[in-house]
Amino acid sequence: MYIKSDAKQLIFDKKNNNFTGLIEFFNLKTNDIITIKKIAELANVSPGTVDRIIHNRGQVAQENVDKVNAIIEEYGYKRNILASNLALNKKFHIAVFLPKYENLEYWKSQISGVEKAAAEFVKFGIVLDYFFYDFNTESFQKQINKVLEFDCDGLLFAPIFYEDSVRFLKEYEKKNIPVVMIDSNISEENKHAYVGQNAFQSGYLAGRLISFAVKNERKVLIFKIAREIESTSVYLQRIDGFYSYFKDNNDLTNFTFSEITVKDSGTNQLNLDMFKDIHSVFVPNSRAYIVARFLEENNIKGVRIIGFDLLKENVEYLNKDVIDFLINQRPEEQGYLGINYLYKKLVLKEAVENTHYIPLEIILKENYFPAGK
Amino acid sequence: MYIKSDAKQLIFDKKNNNFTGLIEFFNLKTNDIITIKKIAELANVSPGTVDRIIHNRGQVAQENVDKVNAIIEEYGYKRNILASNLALNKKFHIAVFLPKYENLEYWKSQISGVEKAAAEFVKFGIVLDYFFYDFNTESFQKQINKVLEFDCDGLLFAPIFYEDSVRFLKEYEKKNIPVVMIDSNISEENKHAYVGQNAFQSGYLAGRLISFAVKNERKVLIFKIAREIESTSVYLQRIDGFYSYFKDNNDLTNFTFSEITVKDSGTNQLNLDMFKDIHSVFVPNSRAYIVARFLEENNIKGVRIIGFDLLKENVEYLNKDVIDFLINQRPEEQGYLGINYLYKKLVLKEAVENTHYIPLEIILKENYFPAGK
DNA sequence: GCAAAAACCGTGTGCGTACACGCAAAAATA
DNA sequence: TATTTTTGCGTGTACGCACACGGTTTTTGC
Repeated sequence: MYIKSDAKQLIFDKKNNNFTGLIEFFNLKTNDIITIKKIAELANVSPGTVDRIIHNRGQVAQENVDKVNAIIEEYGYKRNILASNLALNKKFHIAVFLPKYENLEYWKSQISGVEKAAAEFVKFGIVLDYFFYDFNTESFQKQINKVLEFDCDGLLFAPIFYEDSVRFLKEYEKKNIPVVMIDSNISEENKHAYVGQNAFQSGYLAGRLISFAVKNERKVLIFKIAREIESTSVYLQRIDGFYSYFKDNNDLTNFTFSEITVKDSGTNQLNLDMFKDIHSVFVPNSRAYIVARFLEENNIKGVRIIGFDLLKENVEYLNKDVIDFLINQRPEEQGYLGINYLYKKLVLKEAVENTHYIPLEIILKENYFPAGK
Repeated sequence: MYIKSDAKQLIFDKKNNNFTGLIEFFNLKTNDIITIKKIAELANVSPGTVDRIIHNRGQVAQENVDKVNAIIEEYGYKRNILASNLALNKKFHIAVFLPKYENLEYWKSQISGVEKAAAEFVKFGIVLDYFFYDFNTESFQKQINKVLEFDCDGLLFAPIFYEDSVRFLKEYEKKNIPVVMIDSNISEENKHAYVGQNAFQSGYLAGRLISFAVKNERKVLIFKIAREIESTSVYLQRIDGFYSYFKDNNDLTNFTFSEITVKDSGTNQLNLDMFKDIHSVFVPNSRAYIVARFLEENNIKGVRIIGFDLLKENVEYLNKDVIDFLINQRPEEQGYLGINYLYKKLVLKEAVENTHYIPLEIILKENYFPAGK
């Protein structure tokens, strides 16, 4: 692409949908946009016929089909989204299948991103239908059936419970409706869309940050604070990635690792022995604040903590210098982009990249800015 | 906001443009969307009158104005963007006033974000008109006049040269056309829109990262590699923020600071004396790779380097562990969001937040992913 | 009190697409 | 050949909005 200055315009290539060259701007003033009506003229058929061809609605002679398609190809016809949707006058229903978010800050953010997108796209006919499930498999399974029954044009889905989700997805595929997953990805060979982080890599990064932060103090604790069932693969992939970092850097023997698992119910499950000689703690989910709180309450200092997600409590300890790093998953962006994907797919009928990895954002006290950033 | 599960919908509050509650989904099927025609009926006037009132085109009795406005308020009328733009059939011209980007990776990314947005919004009538300037004030001033003469609906602008930019902006304000600045912000009291980082804070963060990375090795070099004229305030703000970090943490005396300024023309301006006893180097612009290259060529190891921007050369040394941290400004996102702002303003006629700070993204080898991330 | 000017307002058409409807010609059946 | 069925295709209208045009009413000046 070559560039000259002054009031010029990059040429927009209608066929390939991008910019290729540069022309004087007034050349574009001439409205050379090709419409159905013009195609009809060129092909000596009526607009109705062109319409039928475009929508594969049949009832048109092959001769005309070929003629019109040739013209469409040649002139690079793109249907006018505005007029199209105006005429369609149709609502696109998206089923949103997520954990019930009361008291779950992370999922609250996801929803708020979803709603932001919804508010932005109502004008294009996007309508959301929510299906929430509690954090247990019974609730999840119950909702699965409702989602399967529900008639819609797209699905946004957080596959928290692995096995059930895989089964559900297999069943849902029969519908042949676009599906986006957020938070964690269980799609085989990229069959469905995904918006979220690369969990393995986020653990890997955590490993790097730990090894960076501690110099000659090399006792690392991996602290797993889980709910009843935390079968999410995210969790395991992060730990996997974490170890992999040290393996790749031939540091597995220079560091000492230990793992502890407790149930998520306050700090009363923790005790001082757990942290004896420990120099740094890796919490592979969003509950780093529990460790932080315990260490603070017991006045233990100098332990590096690294965790995930900008929950209020996590941020509190980040600001107090108790937690050193948080890796942000940008839940709001995930929710937004999930809906945005379906909008592009359904309304704009555009081709969209299937996988969108959210950057691994490292947050320290110094680059944490609430809300507006 | 309360939530129940199953096929429900969050209620969309048309007046305030967000979600407030939850209703059964089929309730929404009833098309209760208020249109100009319906308003006309309710007010006992013709659609034309309503139209005139909405567009403040005058020629309508005050009585009717009030009546119609009341109805608009009551029913929360929102004009249909699709129909509106379809009928308008207008092109929105945006002047894009940026440095010539040949051989400037950072600005190339900015443009590519701009073009991505342009490709996305052509269908809504967005058209870009480029004005490029070379990296000297003469070229800039020459282009200023062309931009001032040029008739358009919005301006995207990178104010590289501070004084000239301030003057230009003052002049441009007379046009009363929305302006977005990217990269650096010279807008007084938030008068114009801005997309970019908080430069001060990015320097502050760099300070933290340095103090984090070096333990008892506390000689810090601030390495300024500048072009002929590098009067950008960004540059100075970063250095300011950098020192501020140490000041705020009472570390100004624990660390030793030195500053060196060289012209940007390869490593031949550097010499070994510059790095004597130095433990870490802060490069407050995108040319950290010059320091990295010099240190590598001279086989000097163990010096921490922190810089800005994911230029190919920077990334190369990041991957070689010569550069430790890069703070990413996400130029592509800046360009995209700049145009996106004007799209929302011009096409959607929405109220948009004036300042959008790009997050201070810390990039290590382990969380650098080219392109798709 | 009348003409001219000004203020007010409704109608109609177009934007580009989608689709129902129905007519005509061709093909199939009697 | 007459009749039905199928296939092909054109017409017309709607989607919601913008705006030109021209008509009607009110105001102003003399």
